[in-house]
Amino acid sequence: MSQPTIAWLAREAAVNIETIRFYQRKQLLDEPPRPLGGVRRYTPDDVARVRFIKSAQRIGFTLAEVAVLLQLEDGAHCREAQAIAAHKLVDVQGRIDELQRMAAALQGLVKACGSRRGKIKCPLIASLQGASE
Amino acid sequence: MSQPTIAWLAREAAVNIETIRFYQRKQLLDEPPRPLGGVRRYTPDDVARVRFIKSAQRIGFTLAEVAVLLQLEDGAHCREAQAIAAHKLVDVQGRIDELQRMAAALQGLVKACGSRRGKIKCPLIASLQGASE
DNA sequence: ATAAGCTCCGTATATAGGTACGGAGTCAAC
DNA sequence: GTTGACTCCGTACCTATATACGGAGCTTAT
Repeated sequence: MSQPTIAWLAREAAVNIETIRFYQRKQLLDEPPRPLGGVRRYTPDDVARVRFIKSAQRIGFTLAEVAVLLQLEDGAHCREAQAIAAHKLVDVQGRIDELQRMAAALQGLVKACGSRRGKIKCPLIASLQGASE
Repeated sequence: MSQPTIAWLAREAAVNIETIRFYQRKQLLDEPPRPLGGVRRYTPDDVARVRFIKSAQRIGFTLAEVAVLLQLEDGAHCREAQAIAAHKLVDVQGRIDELQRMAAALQGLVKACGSRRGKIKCPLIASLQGASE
């Protein structure tokens, strides 16, 4: 594992070192204790956590939303956890719906392009219509 | 339709007026011609377009990516259109996968919470693991 | 034809999410 | 035990995505 320092964590999670420190300031990531005038050491769990943050961002969650998700990961009281999870579930399912409609539209375009030439339009906008009403 | 001015468009699409002007500067939205010292008029298509931009952002696309999607909507030559669409399709399917795994994890949590008390953890991080490798 | 309330447009400011920098302290290999 | 690379930390800076402001020009109801 070649010295699990901050540089190692950044490399493993494929982010900038400064990003790690930024997430620590934002409380998305713990700062491991600093052994008496020494240097902080990280674990594979930290790697997974940073990767999770990045993945969650890619699918449209803000860092504030990621913080909520991480609360669930870290363990919360059942009452609140269930409420948060149920709420997020609706949200996530809404996103899946929109993406699926977009995928269908893109598929239609790819197919149509195979049997046509010249210019072509893709009804992408229509694919998401009504989604947020 | 009560005077389709910029304020109307903003209201219909549920964004700030300045956001409309911002999208115009970014070329995501056309500026309708200004009839000789008059005021620009918009259409329901503009409303749909702005709503689409907002939806696409919510599911994780940046404005630069949205610009590419809008190119497809606006019509492009088949060769490029197909390439872009095929590429975006892979991307979109990846996002759907991640969201589906997250949904499954959240569902698990909601269920577990129904039959337990005290603190509980949700393996959310694990749900997305391996997604980006 | 005038006042109230728009639009237009250039510029300034705000917020989220990073990224860079620099000096002081730490580690490890020689 | 010194040197070169790295950590720590505070602060400054950067890009993307808006949002606000203000003066000049339209529009509309009176």
